[in-house]
Amino acid sequence: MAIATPASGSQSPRKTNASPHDALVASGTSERILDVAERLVQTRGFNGMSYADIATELGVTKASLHYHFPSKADLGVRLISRYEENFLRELATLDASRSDAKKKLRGYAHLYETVLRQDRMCLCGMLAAEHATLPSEMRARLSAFFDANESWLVDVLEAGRKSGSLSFEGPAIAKARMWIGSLEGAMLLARSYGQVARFTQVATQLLSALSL
Amino acid sequence: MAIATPASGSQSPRKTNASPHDALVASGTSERILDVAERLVQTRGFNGMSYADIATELGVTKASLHYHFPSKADLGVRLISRYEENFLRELATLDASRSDAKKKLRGYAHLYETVLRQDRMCLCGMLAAEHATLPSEMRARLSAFFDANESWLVDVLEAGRKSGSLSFEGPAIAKARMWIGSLEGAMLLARSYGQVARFTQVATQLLSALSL
DNA sequence: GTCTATAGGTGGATAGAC
DNA sequence: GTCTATCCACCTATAGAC
Repeated sequence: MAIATPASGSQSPRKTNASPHDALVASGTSERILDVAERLVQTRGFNGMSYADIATELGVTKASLHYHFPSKADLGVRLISRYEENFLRELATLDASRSDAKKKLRGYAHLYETVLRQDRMCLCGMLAAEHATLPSEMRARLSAFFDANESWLVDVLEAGRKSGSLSFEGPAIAKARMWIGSLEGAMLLARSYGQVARFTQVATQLLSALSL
Repeated sequence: MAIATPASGSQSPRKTNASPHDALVASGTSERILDVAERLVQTRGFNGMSYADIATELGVTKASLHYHFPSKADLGVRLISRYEENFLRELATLDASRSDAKKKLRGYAHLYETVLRQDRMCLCGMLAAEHATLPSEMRARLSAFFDANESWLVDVLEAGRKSGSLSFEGPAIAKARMWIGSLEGAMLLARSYGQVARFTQVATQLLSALSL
């Protein structure tokens, strides 16, 4: 349910992910670093967060962090990749539920809401704001994340319109972009007010705009 | 038309604004500093921009900047205040035009678009992302900006509904928040893709949702 | 009002011991 | 893998000459 939350997804030692210099040993430490870094970026931004912040929270030294993520750009790229993986996994779960389109969209908005309830901004929404200052490798990953969101939404919207469970005019991609932009923006504002309701109000309106 | 653009509003020497330590002499330098700082914050964020950046662009020293704005928080607060003043001035102009509600809303969206076309994010949208790292004086000003936007939109929306030129269900304040959130978010995404069309598509959809 | 000079802190990053 | 120690660039900010 939650997205890349320390308490949720993926921390116990596994051999699935390549981490320290692409060796096949994922120490678990890398994941803990990513967990903390992720939260810090979501709340303070990539520029508003430092190796020192992460190190202090984890009780290790900065040098240790550099062992796992030599440069901050490396860390940033892995943050986005992991976030996208987790997000796409959630979307796949929604697909597997075989709900109707409207329910899937509700679920989609709920993913954002879960992040917001942790007083966090969407990782990629935050990074989009800092876009101009990011290493180019991060920028590329960022677009990939939004492209993936867009294409998932397009599929759901078109299927919903075809089946008659959704009603809207114009190309699905326009609606998809409207959804992403509006949810990200609503999240941004809701968080700066500390009022989740400001987000849910927008999500509700987006949904009801697709009803007959 | 443009919002707080160096080329537009307000730079020639005047006695209206208090600037250096609230003396009654506005050197013009303060405004030039604000012009550069504003653009840098809009493109790189408050944390992504420094006194050194501004100084270099203006060909002065950092010490000179500190004379006009002793601390970065001072600079930030004045940036928001000026931005809000200029923005509200544009809204007043829209009001004075005595257009119908729909035209006013179109004008409202156009204000955002003008900023976006300069490859900038809305100053306050950018700062909203950095909210958690901002000095508290800046946070307060930030809310004031969005509150003012909200109340202007509420007035326009209610007048439009009463006159029959707009059609929507539910409280005007919900629609107002939807507008702000969606425009800010669409701007955020459009800018990170460098595609203004991503913004105008959303603005168009927001408008047509208010038609019969 | 603007400069030089500098203080004091923190940023990311590396070398080398353990 | 994690540590200590350190480098150097950059940050905000101030003192004091001009």
